[in-house]
Amino acid sequence: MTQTDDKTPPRSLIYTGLTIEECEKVDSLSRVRVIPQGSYLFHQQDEAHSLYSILDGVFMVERLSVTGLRQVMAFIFPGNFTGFTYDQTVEYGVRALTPATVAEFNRTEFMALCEVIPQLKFNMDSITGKLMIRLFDQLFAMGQKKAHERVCFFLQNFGRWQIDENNNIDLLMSRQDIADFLGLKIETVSRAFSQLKKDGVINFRSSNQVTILDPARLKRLADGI
Amino acid sequence: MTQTDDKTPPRSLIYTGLTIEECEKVDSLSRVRVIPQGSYLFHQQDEAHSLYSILDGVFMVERLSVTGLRQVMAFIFPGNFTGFTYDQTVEYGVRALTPATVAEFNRTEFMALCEVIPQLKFNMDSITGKLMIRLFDQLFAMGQKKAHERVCFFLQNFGRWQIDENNNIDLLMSRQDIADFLGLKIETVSRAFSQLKKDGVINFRSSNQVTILDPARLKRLADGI
DNA sequence: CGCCCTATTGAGACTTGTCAAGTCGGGTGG
DNA sequence: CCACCCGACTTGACAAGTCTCAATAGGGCG
Repeated sequence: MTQTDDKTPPRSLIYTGLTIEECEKVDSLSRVRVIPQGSYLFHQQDEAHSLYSILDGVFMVERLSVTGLRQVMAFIFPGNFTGFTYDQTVEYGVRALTPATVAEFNRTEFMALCEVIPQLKFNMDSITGKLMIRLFDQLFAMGQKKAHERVCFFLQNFGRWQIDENNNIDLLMSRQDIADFLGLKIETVSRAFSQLKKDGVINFRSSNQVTILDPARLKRLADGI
Repeated sequence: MTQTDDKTPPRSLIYTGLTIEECEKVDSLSRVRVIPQGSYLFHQQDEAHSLYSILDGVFMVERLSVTGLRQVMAFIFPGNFTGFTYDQTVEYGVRALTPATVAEFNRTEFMALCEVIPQLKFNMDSITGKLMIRLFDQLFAMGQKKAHERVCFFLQNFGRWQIDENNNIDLLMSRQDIADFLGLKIETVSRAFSQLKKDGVINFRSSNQVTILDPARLKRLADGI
């Protein structure tokens, strides 16, 4: 069972270990917002006034350079939290890959509540920590792995959230998004997919629906073995 | 003026904004340790029982895979802090590039003190945040930049701490370390250095001492412009 | 059905990696 | 003090991987 299999949105990770009263305190600070598919929750360089808990939908974290290049930093899912920053402005943009809903918190208010409820602070740290490990893994993949291994790494990671009982994955993003996530060109991603299909590791039901035929082999490839 | 220019080791970032009494409380928890050049402060997979404030010396953060590949995640300097983790074991190793001294804290005690001194917690978050931004930049570099641009990116970043008034940088690490940091092969790094020298951007006083001849050009290259 | 957008495929260029030889410099021992 | 040795770095030639550019295929929608 993955989180996205549940009909009800998963309870955000920030609520872990909180009492009912504490959860209500947190809730009372939040305002639910609906985000249309394809639009931004916030842009890179926006004022950092809010934090967001993802209730439903999938988002993509991206970073742009002055030269117009884009690096996709992560894909994030319901239950996760975003908007962290250590500056006046956020260093990345977050965009909805699906229609989505989020709970929006005023940054200052939320921080203040963290002082009152240490467990809430702890949960935030834990989320940050997981994000960090993710970044480590991605950095490793980009530095050390070949194109087809990176593509497997992507499928492995994205699949962890998106996969159903038949090993089908809905790719919610474009090939360009995947390429920018992996530091590859769109054609290279496409070729890697084709090769993996030819090798019987995956199959396509449609251009955006992959079936993992050989999960063990996929994992080995993702790990560079 | 960079931190490493000072004769006295820079006061650790964790002390920012603390009262004298609070600083003393923090100090009372710490135990100074001397780390010989080349040895590890801790290894990947070690039990995460300590946190470290770097008093003197330069360290390298590395992550190994089961296949024996290595990704260098960062180079860290006096005033910085390491040992963060969100698990029972640390996900990375930290190795001294120079003879070094650190202040070691018991993780549990330090965390407890963070509860008592909110500013201390805030400082920790701020350090984590800066680390995160660094990781973002590095991820971007590895995903989007060419070999010679990455080498410039490295010089730009490492130089920020290491450079003296004559634009000389002491490379404290081997070419292999640089290569593993940038996701390149040692020969590629070497060729990039040679080309940058031929182009008059840098010069070598010795194999480990670079002079930045054209900082503006170096920056442009590092930014991929 | 035709259009448009995205994805795939192919051919060739370019970048980076691989392997091997050569150079440099520091340290050791004669 | 010099010769040698060793490791680290550099350079060269070639192979492999990835990118670029261009053409083709496929799916969704009017």
